[in-house]
Formats: sequence, C-alpha cells, structure tokens
Amino acid sequence: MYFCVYAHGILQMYIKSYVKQLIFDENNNIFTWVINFFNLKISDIITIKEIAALANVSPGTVDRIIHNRGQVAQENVDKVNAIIEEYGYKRNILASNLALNKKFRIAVFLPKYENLEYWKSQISGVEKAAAEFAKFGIVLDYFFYDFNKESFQKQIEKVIDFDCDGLLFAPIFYEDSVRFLKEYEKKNIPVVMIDSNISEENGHAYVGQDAFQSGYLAGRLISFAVKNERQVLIFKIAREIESTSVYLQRIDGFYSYFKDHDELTNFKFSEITIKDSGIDQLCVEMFKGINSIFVPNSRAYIVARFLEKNNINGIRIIGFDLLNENIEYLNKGIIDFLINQRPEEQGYMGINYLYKKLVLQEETEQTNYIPLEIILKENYSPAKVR
Amino acid sequence: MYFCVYAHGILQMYIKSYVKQLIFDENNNIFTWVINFFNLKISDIITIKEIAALANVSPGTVDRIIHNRGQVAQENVDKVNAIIEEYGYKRNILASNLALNKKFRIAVFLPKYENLEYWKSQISGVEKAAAEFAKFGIVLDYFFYDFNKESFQKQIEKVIDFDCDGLLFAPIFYEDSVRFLKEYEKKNIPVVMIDSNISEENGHAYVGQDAFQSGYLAGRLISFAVKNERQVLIFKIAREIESTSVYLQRIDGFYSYFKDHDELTNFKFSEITIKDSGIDQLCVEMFKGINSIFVPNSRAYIVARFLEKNNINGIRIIGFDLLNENIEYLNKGIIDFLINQRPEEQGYMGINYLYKKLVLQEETEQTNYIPLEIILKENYSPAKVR
DNA sequence: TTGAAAGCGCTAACAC
DNA sequence: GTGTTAGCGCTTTCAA
Repeated sequence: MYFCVYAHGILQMYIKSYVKQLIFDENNNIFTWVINFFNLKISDIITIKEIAALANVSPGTVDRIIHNRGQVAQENVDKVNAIIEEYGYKRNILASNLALNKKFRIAVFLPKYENLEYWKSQISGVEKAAAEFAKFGIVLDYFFYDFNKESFQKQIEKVIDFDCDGLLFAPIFYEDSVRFLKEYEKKNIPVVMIDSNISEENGHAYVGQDAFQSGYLAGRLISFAVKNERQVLIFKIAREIESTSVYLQRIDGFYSYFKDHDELTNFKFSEITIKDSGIDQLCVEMFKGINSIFVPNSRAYIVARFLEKNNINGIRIIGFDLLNENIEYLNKGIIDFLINQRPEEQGYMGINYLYKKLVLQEETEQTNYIPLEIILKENYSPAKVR
Repeated sequence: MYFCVYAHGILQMYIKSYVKQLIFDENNNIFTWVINFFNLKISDIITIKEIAALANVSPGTVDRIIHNRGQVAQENVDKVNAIIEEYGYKRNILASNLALNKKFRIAVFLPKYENLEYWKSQISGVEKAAAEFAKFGIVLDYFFYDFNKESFQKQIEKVIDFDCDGLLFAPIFYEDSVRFLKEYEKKNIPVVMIDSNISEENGHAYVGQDAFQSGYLAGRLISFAVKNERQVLIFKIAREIESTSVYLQRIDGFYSYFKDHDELTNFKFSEITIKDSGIDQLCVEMFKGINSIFVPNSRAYIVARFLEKNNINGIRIIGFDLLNENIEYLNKGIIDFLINQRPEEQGYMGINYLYKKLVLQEETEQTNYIPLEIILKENYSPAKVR
C-alpha cells in the first residue's frame, strides 16, 4: 500500500498513522477532509508526476528514463529508478494507451475457412476477440490461404511484406512454416501459433492441444473397460497433400498408450489409409472383425456414415472435433467419443495473447495447452466463445 | 468506417475518395499530408467533441445526453442521439475510466477456503482476475463464512452493510441465500453467483455447472459399454448440515439418464448416506455385489480409500472435483472418472463478468455454464488459471 | 540534458 | 439549459 504525501513533518506522520482507517472508512471524516484540503492523494500506485516531484526532475525526464530513451544524466536515472523500485511504480495502461493513441495491427495468417468448419470456429474466436479488444486499439488484417502448399507459399510473401505489430499463425505445412518463421523472426514481433506447434524452443507462443497426449488419451478411451480380445483399426483419411504432423503425433500417442500398458495384451492393431478424394474406396471388408476404430483427425463421420449405411454395428469409434456431421453420429450413438480441440477458444486465446503482449505489455504464459475435452452425447453442447 | 472531416466541399470529396488508400498506405504520402495539414482525423469512431461540433452544441451537453443526466433541451437530445446513431459512436473506455478515476469495489462473499481445496481453487481464480483487472480499477473486498448456516447468516449482515459496486456470491445455503438476494436486490447492483445457482429468473448472472446435467453425464459414464447385470450404489457422504441442493440435482440427473434409456434394464440401484463425521461407519458389507459407485460430490476418495484398504477390486467409481486425494485414486486406477467443475475458471469468470459489467459497461451473457469436463488419468493435468 | 506544455477522449464542477 | 474548463496519467514535441 503506497501512501503519497506532499505534506511534511508532524502532519505527515499524523496522516500516515491513520492510513488504515482512511482506506476502510470512506465516510467524510476529518481525515478525508485533511486529504482533500491539502490535495493529498491515496493510491495504490505512484504516478510519473509524483516520481518527478520526489526526484526533483520533470515528468518528461522520468518518462525518458522509463522508456530508455536516453539523453538523461546518469545521476537522475539512478535516482528515478530507485524511486520506481521503492514505490513499485506501475504505468497506467489506460492513460498510456490513451496518450499513445495508437492502433496495434495484427496479421492473422490462417487457412481459408469456407467449407472448413473447424477453421470457421477458429475464426469466430478470433473475431470475438477482435471485437472485444478493438476498444484497446487492436486491429486485425487477415491473410487466408487455400489448403495447399502453393497458396500457402504465395501468402507468405504478402505476410512478410505486411507491416504490423503481431502475428497469429497456423503452421499447417511444416517445412514452409519453419522457413517462414525463421525469416519472420527478423521483424522481432510477437508471434503466436494456433492449432499446431512448430517447436518448443523458438520463443514463440502456442495455443492448442498437445497432439501426442490427445492420441494417448484416445488409447485409453479405446481400451476402457474392455476385457475381451479387441481388434483395433486406425483409420487415416488424409487430404491429397498432407504435410501436417498433428495426426501423426496423435497416432504416436495412441500406440504409446498401449506400449505403456503391457497388461493390455488383448489388443491387436491394423491401419488403413485412404485419400480424402477417394472415399468411395471404403468397403465392408475393411471392417471385418474390427471392434474399435480410431480416426486421428476430424473425419470420423465418414467412417460412421459408412458403417451406418452398411448396417455394421457394435464398433466403437473415437475421433476428433465437433463438426456437425461428427455430432450427428455422436448423437446416433455410432461415434462413441470425440475429443474436442475447442477451436473458438484457440482463436480467441491467440488474439488475447497478442493483446496482453502489445497493449498491456504483460508477460504471459508462452504455451497455452487447450484441455483434452472428451465429448459424449451427454456432455455435448454447441460451442460458445467465452 | 467512419471518416470525420472538418473540410468541406470539393476538398472533402477529394479526401473521401482516397480514404481507402489512406488506410492501407501509411507512408507519408500527399494524402496523409493533407490530413495533417488540415488537422483532419481518420478514426473508426467519432468522439464527443466531434459530435458536439456536428450538433452545434458543447461537449458538456453531449456528455449530459449520453449519460442521461437531463437538463438538456429535447431538441438537442434528438439531434445528438441521431448523430450518435448515424456515426455509431462508442465511448472510449480508456478515456472514460481515466477521467472517472474511480475504483470499482466488488464484494466477494464465499466460504472460507482453508482446508477446502475446491474453494481454494475458486479463490485463486478470483485472485488471478483481481490482479489482471486491478489496472482498470477493480478492487476486491472479501467476506468469508465458515461452512455453516450461523456463520453465513452473520456475514450476510456485513455484506449488506458494505457499500460496493458489484457482488460475487456462492449461494451454498439455499433458503438464506434466497432471502439475502431478495434483500440485496434493493441495492440494484450487479450480482454474479458461482458454484451453484439460485434460480434462472432473478436476473442475476451465474457461472458454474448445470448440476442436473452433470449427474446425467455420470449416468452415461456408469452405463458405458457394459452389457451384463450391474448393481449401482449411490454413495452420499454429506456434511453435518447440508442444505445445498447441488448434489441432489446431480442424483436427480443420474436417475434421469436411466429413465431416459429404458433399454438399460440391467441396472439396479441402491443408496447409502453417511455423515461426513461418521466415515468410520463404512463397512465391507455395504459393497457386497456392487459393480459401480456414484459419489455425487467431491468425496469419492473416501470410498476409494476404503475399497483399497479392504482389497475390494473391480468396482467402477465416478465422482466430482480434482481434489488431490481424488487424483491420487484416479492415478491408482481405483477412481475411474472425475467430473471437473473447473473451480479456478469459475472464480475467474465471475470477476470477469463484473469487470465487463462495471468497467466496460458491456452486456454479457447472464449464464456461463462451465463445461462438464470428464477427467481420466490420461487427460489430467494440474489446473491452470487461464 | 532538461522542462514546459499540448493533447489523447471523457468527466464533472462551475459559471452564466 | 448550456458552455467552459480543469483535470485523469502518460506521451511527445519543442524550446531552452
């Protein structure tokens, strides 16, 4: 509790001894009167003007010191820093941003969201945050790419050329993303990645799930409360060009669960991979003898639809993401579990991170793991963004 | 996009036609120069001063109209409101709060958290929010009560006498809480309830779970993937004086799940109730023939501990809340599921609601249902507050 | 190297 | 009823 007094000597001591009452008793008592009369000030934090008064310099000098603008006598630097330290000065961000009267531009570099429910959700989280933080000067500029490398590479140019204060970025294509980030680091601008991470040690922030762990959890859900022999199928339905590593990490985690639990000897595994474009390759034989299916991306509904059409029952399916079609089969009881990645929250938290960094200039957690949310029919409710 | 111009005629038209370039090209081009020379202003939102100029009144008058302070000619009210409407005026909350230079006091009225892990988490969420919003003038005053009616009633007096701008409140004791809220409504101050809700129609905000639905989900988890006969035990370990209805709602939801699924004919139910103080009443006979146990509050660990000590295996347990002791038995595989209420998030969101209401004067969702989070050993990670 | 002062947009006290 | 003005705390320009 900081008590700033312009009064001196006995009056100062007198007032100081009553600070507690003054704080807890806001009625117009004698002390409040004294405060007002002498134009004293009770506040949690000291202001630049007060620091200036205490250090016998002008507010301008204090400001120069705070912002390391130089051109100040070392003597004053030390004096002011000591006061800042002692009184625990905190800059008033309301006043600061008001005076700065500045817009903070954020480049949002994501896949085009039309027809991609998951990315639509990400964007709605981003937009929610944009609306909320617009009053603090946050402005967004979007750079969308089609879900292929060529489009991605083309947009990279534009993003690099664009002048801004922060970047929100989904590194879908691994190698290109690594190169892009390397290049982008020259700008020395805060970057936050969503959906998938590039590496832990590049100093950039990440909002999203731990892909390995989500696969691990899927393993547990598949194994859950089953005593008899199980034939498990890992069903990969991938895009034409798929460089993203997320689903590989999930499969990795999935197998690891069974490796870690060698008491689960009754599980046998097989894998099938088909291209997104070749859904008609599905056939009944694929599911002969299968008890459980793990779909390591959002396309569980494709498997579910096929099983439904062909009247194949009793297979446990687990997948990712609350796409409408996935929910449909969850509600029908054909898909058993979905792991939700909370895309709206990811988008929101990504922008929120940059807001904290740019506007509040706060230090924030670098990695924000979105919880692995297990969704069943009974705990599904349509996503809300905060 | 609003473009405020003090210039007129041909110059105005000229500038207007170039607004787009001005926005996207921040280099010092001729148009920027024009803007500066005539002291024009490009901004998303009009200011009070500008409104005043457009309406031929003073800023003071505009302010009076915006705040409904009265004492303004109807003619001006209409004129100004029309301009506000047309240009989509939004008050600058940075400037507003800076000028107000006001503290927003929030009374936090919760159970004493010592020895109550769940409430400790709630408080840490509250404190997280307090730290974050302090810079906007949010100040908290705590009113804690012991977990009994007498203490609760005594604190009610203090809370009612306390002058503040908002209230965060956990209505543990139903009847007293209803009476208290009725009384408190006279103050006409925003109130947010956490943990448990009083009623949907009192206009107060709520942050917490849907207790009924959480029981319903527990039903599903108990029933999951089990074909054979099941004997289900609902184990209630209650406090000496327990007026809270949350666990009753959960039991309600639990039974409802089985009512809604009459195909589940192989489930039989029984109930046991013991007082918190009489844990030594537990005996092996209670668990004869039992396959599954539902503990509708945070005390699953008590059952788990007993089963472990007495070497009773193969019983599925489901409970609530990530207390350390619950987690211990979750990790040991004795507790199968825990439903997490995310207490930190509740505390945080409660304060966040009041911040939005008081500081930002934003309309916010009245009810914020915390997701029913299913926790297994594999997706447990220690709680983080945002 | 430093101080003075204007201004960010809004509020509220005061004068007319 | 209405306009004027002095802040709120910080930034930044300009002059010294």
